[in-house]
Amino acid sequence: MGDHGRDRNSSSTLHRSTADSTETEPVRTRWMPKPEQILILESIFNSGMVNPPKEETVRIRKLLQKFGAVGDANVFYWFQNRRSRSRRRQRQLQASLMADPRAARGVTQQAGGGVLPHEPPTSSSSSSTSSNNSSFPCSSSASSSPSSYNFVMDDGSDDLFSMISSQTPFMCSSHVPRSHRQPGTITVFIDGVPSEVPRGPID
Amino acid sequence: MGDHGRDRNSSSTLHRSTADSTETEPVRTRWMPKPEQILILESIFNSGMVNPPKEETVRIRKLLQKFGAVGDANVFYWFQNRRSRSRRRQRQLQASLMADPRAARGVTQQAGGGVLPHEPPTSSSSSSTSSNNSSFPCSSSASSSPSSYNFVMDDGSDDLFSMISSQTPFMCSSHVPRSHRQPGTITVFIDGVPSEVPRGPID
DNA sequence: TAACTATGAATGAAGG
DNA sequence: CCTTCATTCATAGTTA
Repeated sequence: MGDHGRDRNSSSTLHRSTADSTETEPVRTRWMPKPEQILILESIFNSGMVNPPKEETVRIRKLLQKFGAVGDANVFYWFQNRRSRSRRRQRQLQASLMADPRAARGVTQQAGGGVLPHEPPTSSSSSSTSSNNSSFPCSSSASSSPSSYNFVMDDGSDDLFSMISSQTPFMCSSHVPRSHRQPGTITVFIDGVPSEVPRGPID
Repeated sequence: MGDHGRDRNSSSTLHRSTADSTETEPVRTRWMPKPEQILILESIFNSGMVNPPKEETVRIRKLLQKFGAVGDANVFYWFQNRRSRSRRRQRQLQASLMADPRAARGVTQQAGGGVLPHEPPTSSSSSSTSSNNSSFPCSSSASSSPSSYNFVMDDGSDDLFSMISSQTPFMCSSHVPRSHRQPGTITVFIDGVPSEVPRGPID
């Protein structure tokens, strides 16, 4: 990739360990989704759209872009990782419980993965055998159940967040960065829609 | 799919941590190509052979095998993924440029359109619709340059890492010095012995 | 300071 | 060829 973390005025959390002036390399800063972006992504994911098609990915990206630089690939990777990790956690948890119900904690995982703490309510609706096609009823001619994701936004439309609020009561605070789990979170309203954000810049 | 014999490669980089007591399972370790192998593969790919036929795949595999266990399927998959990714990157790159024409100054620009990894000069390959591939730009200068990379190793030897040590930052991008480029033949020097991978009469 | 965790990004392997 | 899953690498951020 090499360009998402475009540090223009994002400011949020862009502190290079060595803020040297000697820019010998591009220093690929990876995309750091902002709380609002994470909220949106989580909402979409928890809405059931765990594997958005390309079209939706672009739309989601455009939506997220209003809160910070982000690319299609970032969105794509986010969903990919989300799905993967959710499944893995589920599997690990099951394996742990099955292996030894007494010591269902502290699975001696080999290096690289680490132990998975807890499992967020992914609502594993795997069902089916094992080759679930995921991706829920892809839009298309859904004439009667717009309860899915119907965020209306255009290229320049500013009323985002029209989705999130019009559907789920905000999933279960899945896992937002620890920093944001503090009780001092502030809820800001964007276009009339509440969105939880951290206590602002750490001052 | 079953066109290529997917033989299960033995084990290349088996890193069994603590698995002695409970023999869990074979633990499918995926092939982890070594830098040298990647260099060879990249060289071949950049030489123009983006879709080697089975015969060549076998040859390449034998070549790579000098540096570690590898199967034909691995080579096959590698080329397939390589091609796919290259194409995707190219598409995204184009989309990005189209979406954000501002990207004419700094290399670190972009944020909207596409966001995908870097794309080495894949060049060539273009067109060919879908059946014809492996087309060489036979316009090679073909100047026998001094040894490009000399690997010091034998079938059972494990002391390698002599190549690339010259100056090439190897990997990260396709910076393979086009030296031994014979018209219609790819030559890779290993231990001073040139391994030619002629273009098989495919298509 | 180093070690660990969470997670973005990359890639091998398959499926279709 | 394209999409998707699984595993691995790399790194920002936190913790001891």
